[in-house]
Amino acid sequence: MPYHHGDLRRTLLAAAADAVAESGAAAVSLRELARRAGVSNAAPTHHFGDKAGLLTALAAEGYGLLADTVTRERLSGGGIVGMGVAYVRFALDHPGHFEVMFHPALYRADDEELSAARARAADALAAGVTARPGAGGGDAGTAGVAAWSLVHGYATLVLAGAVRTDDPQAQARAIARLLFPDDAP
Amino acid sequence: MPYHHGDLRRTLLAAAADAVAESGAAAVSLRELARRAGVSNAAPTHHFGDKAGLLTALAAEGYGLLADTVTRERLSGGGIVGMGVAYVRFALDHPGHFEVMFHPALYRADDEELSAARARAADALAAGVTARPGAGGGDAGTAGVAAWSLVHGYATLVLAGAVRTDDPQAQARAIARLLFPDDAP
DNA sequence: GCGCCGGTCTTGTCAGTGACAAGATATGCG
DNA sequence: CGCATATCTTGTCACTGACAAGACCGGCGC
Repeated sequence: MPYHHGDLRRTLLAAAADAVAESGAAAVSLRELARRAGVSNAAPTHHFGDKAGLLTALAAEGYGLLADTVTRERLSGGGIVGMGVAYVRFALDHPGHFEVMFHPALYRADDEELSAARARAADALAAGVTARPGAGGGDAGTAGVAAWSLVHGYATLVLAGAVRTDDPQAQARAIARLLFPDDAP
Repeated sequence: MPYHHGDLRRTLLAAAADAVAESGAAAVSLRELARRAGVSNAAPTHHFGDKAGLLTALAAEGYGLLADTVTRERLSGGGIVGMGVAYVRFALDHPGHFEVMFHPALYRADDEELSAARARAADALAAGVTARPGAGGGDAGTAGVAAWSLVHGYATLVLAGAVRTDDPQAQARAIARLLFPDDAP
C-alpha cells in the first residue's frame, strides 16, 4: 500500500454516495469511509475539511450529474415528459447524491462550486419547461413548479419505499403525461 | 424540580420535532433533548429505548396527524385539491415529523403503532382519490400516485428551500388544479 | 398506617465519532 | 540533488449513543 492513495478524493466521494444511499447521511462516518479506502481517519479532512465539506462536494457532483442527464435528454428531443423521466432516472441511479442535494442542512449551501452546479441544473430544467409546446395556456412558472414537484415527489416516494413498482420509469412517464398530455413524443 | 418529570415522553417528542425541523435528524442528540427537558442523559432511553425508538414514535405521531388533517379536509368537502393543500399544510406545519416520516432508515418501519398510523393515513388519502368526480378517465392508481407525488414533491421542495413563495398554500392549490382541473370547489 | 412493587429517573461507564494539532512522508519542480 | 508543497499519519479532546446498576417515587394490597 503506497503512502499516497492516488485518488482519495474520488474514492471517498464514491464511498460516501454508496453509504448515504444505503443507510442515510446520518449513518455515514468519516472514519468508516477512511477505513474502506484504507487510509487513516484524518485523511479525509485534508480533502474536505469536515463532514459538511464532503457532503457539499457530493451535492455539487450530484447537481452536475443532474444537469448533464437532463440536458442530454432535452437535446435528444425527449420533451418535458422525457426530461421528467430523466430526472426520476437520475434520482434512482444516484440515490446518495439525491438524498444529500435536497437536505441543505447537511452541507454548505453557499459553496461556490455547488452554487454553479446547481445553477446549471436549474437552467437545464427551466429550458425544458419554457420550451414545451402548449406553453401558451397558463402560467409558465406555475407549470414549472408543478412539473418539478411531480417528478421530485415521485422519485422521493419511490426511494422512501412509499411507492412500489416494477418499472419506475414507465410509471414516471405515465404520471408526467397526466400533467402534460400535449407533450409531443 | 420533582424527581418525576410527569410528561417526559410528550416533552421529548415535541423537542425532537423542533430540533429535527431546525437542524435535521442527524443533528439531533438524545443528550441535548434530555438537557432541554431538564433530565439526565439516560432518561429518554427508558421511554424510547434508543434513538431509533424516539424517531419511530415521532413518525407514528406524524402519520396520525397527517391522517387527521387529511380526513378533516375530506369530510369538509375540500375535494382532492383541498386534500392536497391540506397535505402541504401538514408538511409545512410539522416539518420535523414530515422529515422523519419519509426516511425509513431513521426508524423501525415494522413498529406496530407506526404501521397502524401509516395505514390510517394511506386510507385517508386513498379515499380522496377514488371519490373524486372525474374518476372515470384513466387509471385511478396512476392518478393517485400522481396526486401524491405532486403534493409531496411540492412540500419537500418548499421545505428544502428549493422553491420560494409567500403563500405556499395558494401555490399548492394552483399546481393541484393543473393536475385536477375538474375538481369541484 | 405500612410495606413493597413496578415504573421512572440518575450516575457511571464504554466504544465510536468529528474535529483539530503536530508531525512524517512522498511528489514535483527548480 | 534539494526543497517547497501536497498528502497522509498519529495523537488528542469533547461529545454522542448505548447500556448496566442502582436510587427514588407513587400507588397497591393488607
